[in-house]
Amino acid sequence: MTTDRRTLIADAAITTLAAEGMRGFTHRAVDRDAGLPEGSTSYYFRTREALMVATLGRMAELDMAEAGPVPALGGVLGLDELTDIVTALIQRFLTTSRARTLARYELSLESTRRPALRARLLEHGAAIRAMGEHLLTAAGAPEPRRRGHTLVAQIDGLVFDQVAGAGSLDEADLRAACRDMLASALR
Amino acid sequence: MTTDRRTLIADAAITTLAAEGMRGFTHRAVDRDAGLPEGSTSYYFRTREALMVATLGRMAELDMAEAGPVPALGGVLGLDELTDIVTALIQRFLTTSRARTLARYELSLESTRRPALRARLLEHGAAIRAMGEHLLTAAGAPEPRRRGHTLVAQIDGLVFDQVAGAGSLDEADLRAACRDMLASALR
DNA sequence: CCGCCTCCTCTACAGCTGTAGTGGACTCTA
DNA sequence: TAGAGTCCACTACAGCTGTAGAGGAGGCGG
Repeated sequence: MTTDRRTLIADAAITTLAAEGMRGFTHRAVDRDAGLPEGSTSYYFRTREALMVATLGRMAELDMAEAGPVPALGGVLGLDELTDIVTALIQRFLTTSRARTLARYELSLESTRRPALRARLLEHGAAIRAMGEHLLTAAGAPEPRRRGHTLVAQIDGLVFDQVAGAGSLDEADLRAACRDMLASALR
Repeated sequence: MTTDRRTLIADAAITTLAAEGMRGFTHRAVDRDAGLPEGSTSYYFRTREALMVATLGRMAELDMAEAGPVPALGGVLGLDELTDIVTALIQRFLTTSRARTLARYELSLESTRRPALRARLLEHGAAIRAMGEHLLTAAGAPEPRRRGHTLVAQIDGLVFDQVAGAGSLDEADLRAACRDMLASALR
C-alpha cells in the first residue's frame, strides 16, 4: 500500500509534533520522521501553517475512522454500556493514539494564535461533541447538548492529566470517574 | 516597588509564553516583553530550560498566593459553599490569570520531553491536588484523595476547553458542572 | 584617590528555520 | 522519437536563536 505522499507527510507530522512539540515542528524534522529527502515537506506544504492545517485534517480523519464504529449501536443505552464505551475510548487515547492525543493539545494551544487553525479545530471539535450528544441522547439524558459538551471537556481533562500531567489515576479510577460523570448526566 | 530582576523577567516570561507559545518563547522575546535591553534574560537565565524552570517557579508562587486565602475557612463545608469556591477559582483562571493558565498548559506539554521541568511541575501539581483533597476532606467526602485528583483533572479539562477549545459553556454551565462533580464526590 | 567587584549591556557566532526557486528525471501525447 | 508536462530533490538565502564572552558603569573598601 503506497499511501499518498501528502498523507504520509501528515502522518509523520503528527508523530513529530507529539515527540518534539511546536518548537521542533519544522519542515526538516517532518522530512526526517517521514523518511523522505529534505525539501519534501516544504514542497507539499509551503508554509508551516499549511502543514499544521494538513496535520489537523489528517488527525480529524483518523479520529473519525476510529470513533466511527461506536455510535453504530442500536437500542437504548444503559449506564454500564455507556461507561464501557467511554472508558474504552479514553484508553485508546492514552495508548494506541497517544501521539495523536498529544498533537491535538499542541494544536489546540496553537489555535489560540492562528485563526486558520482555530476554524478547523472548532469544526472537528463540533463533530466530537456531536458524538457525545448523540450518545447521551441514545441513553435518554435530559439536556444532551449541554451535558455532551461538559462531558467531552471533562474527559479531555482526565486524558490531559494522564498524558501531560500527574497521571495519578489508574484504569479503575478512570472508569469510576466516567461512571460518575455519566450517572450525573443521566439523572 | 522595584521588584527583583529575576522576578520581573519570570513575570514577562509568563506573558510571552501565553502570547507566543513555546515557539516564540525566546530570550529576546522575553527581553522585549519585560522592557529590558536585549541580553538581560539570557544573562539571568543562560539556557532556555533554566528560563522555563524559573517561569514555572514563579507561576507556582503566584498560584499559591492567589489560592492561599481559600482553605483558610473553618467549619464544615456544604455543597453550596464548595460550589462557590470552585466556580470562583475557575473564573479566576479564565480571566485574571488567563495568561498564567495558558502558560501552564504550554509547560505541561513541554514537560513531556524535559525531566527537569517535569519534576517541578509534579511538585506544584501535588500541592494543588492536596488543596483539592483538603477541601473535600473538610466537606466530609469519602476517599478524598482519589476524588480530589479526579476533580482537579476534570476542572482542568473544563478550563482548557474554555481557554483553548470550543469554549461553549457559559458561567452557569460551568457552575452546574462543578456542582454535579462535587455532589458525586460527596455522595 | 585607587583598585576591585558586582551588575549589567552589548556583541559575536555558529547553527537552524521558513520559504522560494532551479533543474533534472520520468511520464504521457502525438 | 520529440516535446510538453508533472513530480520531486536539492540548493540558496536571509533571518532568527541559543549561548558565551567582552567590556563598561557604578559602588565600595581602603
